Amino acid sequence: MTEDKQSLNFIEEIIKEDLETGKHEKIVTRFPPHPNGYLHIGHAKAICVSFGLADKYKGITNLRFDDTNPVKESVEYIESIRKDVKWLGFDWENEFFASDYFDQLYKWAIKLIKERKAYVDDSSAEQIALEKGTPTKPGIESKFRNRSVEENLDLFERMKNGEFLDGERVLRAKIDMASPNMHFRDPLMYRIKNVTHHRTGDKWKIYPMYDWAHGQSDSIENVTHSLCSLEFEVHRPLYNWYIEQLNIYPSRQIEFARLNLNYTIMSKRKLISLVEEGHVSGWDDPRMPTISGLRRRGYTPASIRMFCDRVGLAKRNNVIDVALLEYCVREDLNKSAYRRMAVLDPVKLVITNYPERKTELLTGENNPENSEDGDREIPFSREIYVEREDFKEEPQNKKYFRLAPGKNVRLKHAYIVHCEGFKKDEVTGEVTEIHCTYYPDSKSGSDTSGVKAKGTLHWVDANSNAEIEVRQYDRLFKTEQPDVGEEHFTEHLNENSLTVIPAAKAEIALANADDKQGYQFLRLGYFSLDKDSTTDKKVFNGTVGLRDSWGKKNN
RNA sequence: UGUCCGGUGGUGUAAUGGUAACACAUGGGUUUUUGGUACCUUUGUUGAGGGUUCGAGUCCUUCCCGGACAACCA
Repeated sequence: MTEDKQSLNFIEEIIKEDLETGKHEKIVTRFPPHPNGYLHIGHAKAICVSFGLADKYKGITNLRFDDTNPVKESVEYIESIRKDVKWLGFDWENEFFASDYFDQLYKWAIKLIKERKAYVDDSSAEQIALEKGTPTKPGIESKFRNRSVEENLDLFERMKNGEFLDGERVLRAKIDMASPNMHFRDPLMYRIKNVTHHRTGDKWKIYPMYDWAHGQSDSIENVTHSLCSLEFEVHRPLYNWYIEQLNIYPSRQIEFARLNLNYTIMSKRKLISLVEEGHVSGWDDPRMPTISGLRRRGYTPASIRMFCDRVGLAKRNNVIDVALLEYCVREDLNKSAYRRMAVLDPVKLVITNYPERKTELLTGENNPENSEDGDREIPFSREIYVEREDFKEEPQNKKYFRLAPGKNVRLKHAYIVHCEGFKKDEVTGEVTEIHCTYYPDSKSGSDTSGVKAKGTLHWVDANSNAEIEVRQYDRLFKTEQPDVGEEHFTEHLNENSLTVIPAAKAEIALANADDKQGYQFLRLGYFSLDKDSTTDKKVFNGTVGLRDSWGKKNN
């Protein structure tokens, strides 16, 4: 009974049909990053789409670096891209570079020149822009448009050989200056850049433009479905035009809506400026929407893949609620994170009827969702720390279950305590110590006391613990769409996006925390070990808080 | 006053001429030694008009709204 036909998205429909009709035996997709920045969550969607579809339909995916503009590219970016794609859990069939095809592209350009479909233009960038017209006004033809084939060939070769300065000449396709599609108004194919390329060195002084390189690269690789974002929709006729003129393998470009997330930005240019202007500590700042930032924040590959799967695939512009991303990481981490206790804002609690010099080792499971993860030991003694927030002198709310004079609470994995009183600093009004008695027969797992406690608190032993630094993050921007509107996007930055807690108390087991393991600090949220940790002091990044159905209603 | 692409709850995505559904978010509840998890549950949706049809979110048409396109970027 596999009657449940799961609905396919529009690209899956196309692929399915192409496979069924025999148009393709096997699909080939590609992920073509421009190595001029770090990958972000928007790229993650593109990666999941191209790699994911190839996986689903038993095809292959190439990783192709679109390195046609050496001015903006760097090896650092190439390496980060490889790392991020792998980390997300994908593997490419081939690794290519657009620069692998520079020779072929050059030959094809000569072919077009000979067929009078391309020409060298000596006009300045300004002149060309001027003659291009506007979307509503046709352009006019360049005075260099009708040079002889011989002159074009000669000039083009000399362009290649470096006889001219940057910007002095370009090669253009000869199409239609009056076309309603701006990209048909004699698009540039090559421009001169006297710079060293990270892979081809000084071999080339001319570099192909995106439109002239991309479709041909797809075609050379026999890419069947070239999936890209909506903004390239207007490029598709040109993509097809080049392929038709060259009479080469007809790759098909299909566009889908890119991912947008609220409370953040996705523009590479703007992300670069956040890094360069020091608004964040780097590309991998845990507040960044970059893959490396999310990784450092404690997001798992599975959670990001789940997210990309759930946002869907369509052609309409969208803004995804970041709450969905947070949901996905909680969903994943809940199953795998080790539970630990840490107190971020400690206040001392003294159990007055507990023996002074005694320490017990209690047992707590690493993960209640998976008993195979085993247990860890937790020291417990007369003095412990609890969260300042978990004590109230005079609770107002009838449903308050935590510590207050006269109330019982369960200490997780330990005993039920009864609050007898507290000390406070008369000057500041700050509670300095909470006094409790415990019920000796209420020990976790063997409770025979019959005492009831509605609330359960996390705590840390005062004698034996690890001091840790905790970095808590909030959204980087205060507004849902920081790059929409009049103001500069940096004006929407949330100045409270980072809170450092230099000396939190953690249970001793966290002294041996592992950066490959996610942690849940009980009742607080998920945390992961940061690379800034030293052997003396561990640093933890707050990945995401626990869902909190109490805090929201009660401020 | 151009061309192209879109418009379904708050946010996304489905419904492929036949009862508008799913997830997140939101509100309520059950269970609980995490106010977590799990489970149950509430609210709320086809941009507007006209047409075709027994029947329209879906097809046709007019309009409205949103986005993309005028880098020697990709």
